[in-house]
Formats: sequence, structure tokens, C-alpha cells
Amino acid sequence: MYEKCIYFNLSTLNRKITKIWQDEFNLLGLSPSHGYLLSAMAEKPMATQKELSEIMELDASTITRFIDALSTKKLIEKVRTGKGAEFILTPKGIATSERANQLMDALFISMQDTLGKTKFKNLVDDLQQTKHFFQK
Amino acid sequence: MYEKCIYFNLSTLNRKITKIWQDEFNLLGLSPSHGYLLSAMAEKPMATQKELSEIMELDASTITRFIDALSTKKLIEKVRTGKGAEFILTPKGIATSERANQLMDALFISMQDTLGKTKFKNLVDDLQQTKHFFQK
DNA sequence: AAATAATGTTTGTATGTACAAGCAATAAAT
DNA sequence: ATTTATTGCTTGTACATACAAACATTATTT
Repeated sequence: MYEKCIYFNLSTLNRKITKIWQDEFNLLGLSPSHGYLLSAMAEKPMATQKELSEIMELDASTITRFIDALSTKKLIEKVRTGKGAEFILTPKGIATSERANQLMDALFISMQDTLGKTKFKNLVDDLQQTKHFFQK
Repeated sequence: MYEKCIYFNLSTLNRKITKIWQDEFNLLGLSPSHGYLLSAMAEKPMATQKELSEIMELDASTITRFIDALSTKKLIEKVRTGKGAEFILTPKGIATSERANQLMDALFISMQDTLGKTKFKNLVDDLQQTKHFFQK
């Protein structure tokens, strides 16, 4: 009934893909977003919360919540430095970030297989490009 | 950093598009999903909640919540019929469903203009097809 | 007719995320 | 040096949605 509607198809597909990601990341004891954030922190150890929110394209307040969650799970330690803050991954955090990276790679391959290599690439490229038409 | 990731690009774009839809539907005093449901009810007056949940590709329990919201706003009236239920749109509900339809049409045109007719069509078609690779 | 199964709806609860307002720390202007 | 502005982070609150379990009604079996 809403076959031509971008909002409808986008949100429906988003729910389905999110569910797949959630099920996988749950095996690490994390939500997908928490896993992505942890992995971003591992890759950019000096990033502030503001920078992390830009990388993740999420609101800064959302990053605060995620950081709380990662701290509670002892995956990171937060060091407040004046106005900003920095983070160190605990050994457990480092290990988990590596497993998260592996999972992302595995999901990438799995999607490629399911959708076909070129179809998959086209879709992701289109999503990425379309994103840029809309500002914050 | 996650440019090649379908989950990342999909959820990011989804948030952006959702925001646009929300801002527009707020002018009708509704969330987008509530508007879509109301419009579906107008088009399929005999549909049960189960059927509506299939049309909307949402969980049945979610439809229950939406129906509560529409009832509270006096846009529909719910008539329980044994196991199932049916709905009648109030005059206000009919008017609102028409405005919702107009809004969907306007947003369709606006997206076409922003993204370009063929690019837009390709994207929506791809989203729609991709959806079908993943079951409920 | 009583017991059981199937189907449809609802309720409790949880999660992800945004926005607005607040707070804290540094920087700029007077 | 004190006021004012800017910047970064946090807190309160709200919303969309899912899942699991409960409940209610009809259908099927015995």
C-alpha cells in the first residue's frame, strides 16, 4: 500500500536490518550502536565526545548515554579533562572492540552474499549519497 | 568511518528522513506512523488489527498502541467484535486522513525534486526489493 | 458438552534516540 | 578582574517500537 513511499520502505528495512545487527551484537553483550562507538573509540583514541557524535552522526546527548553504558560494563574508563573528556579502553574493552570489528566484517560479507555483491554496493552507496542531501 | 556499512548508512538516513516526516506530520498533530495508520484505515475500512499490522509491517502490539492514540485523539472509534475489532473514522478522522494523504503526496514530490526523479525511484525500488530478502 | 488448540488483542517492560534545558569550564570583551 | 559568550557535556523527558506473557474469544477435537 505504501510501496512507493521512501519513508515507509526505509523505516521498514531499517527495522529488519537493525534486528539482524541486534541479534548478532547481543552475542557480545552490546547493542549495535554501543559496539560501533566502542570500535570508534578504539580507532580514534583521542576523540572527544563531540567528535564521536560527529563520527556516529548521533546527538551528543546520545553519546553521553552510550558512554555511560560502556563505562558501566567496564569496557572503557572516562577521564574528565576540563571542558572535555577522554577515554581509555580497558583490556576487556579492547577485546570487545576487536570482536565488534570482526562482527562488522562478517555482517558485511553476509549481506554481500545475501543481496549480491553489486546490488549491495549500489544500495549502500545510494544510502550514503542520499544521506548527504539532508543536513543535520 | 563506517561508509561501507549498510547498518550505519541505513539508520543514519532513516533518522534524517524520519525527522523530515515528523516535522511535517506534527503540523497535523500526529506522528508519521499514526498518520499512515489512519490513512490505511480510511482506505481499508474493514481491516482488523492483524491486517493493519501486516499492511504497516509493524508488530500487532504496536498497532494496539497507535489505535489507542488515535482513539484518544477522537480520530477513530473502536468497535470490538468478538475476537477482533473494527474501526470507524470520525468526521475529524476522515478529514485528517485526507490531509495525511495530501502530505504524503507532497513529500513524495518534494523528495523527487530533492533527489532527482530517477535516483529517487531507484532508491525506493531498491529499498523495497531489499526488504523482501528479510522475513519477519 | 468439556477440554484443548488456535487466533487476535492487550499489557508490562525494555531499548534507542532526540530535544530542550541545565551545568561546568574556558575564552573574549569590557 | 569581572562580566559575558562560547563550547562541551549531562539530565529530564518524551516517543516509536519490539518482545514476551497474559487474556479473550472462537474453532476443533474428544
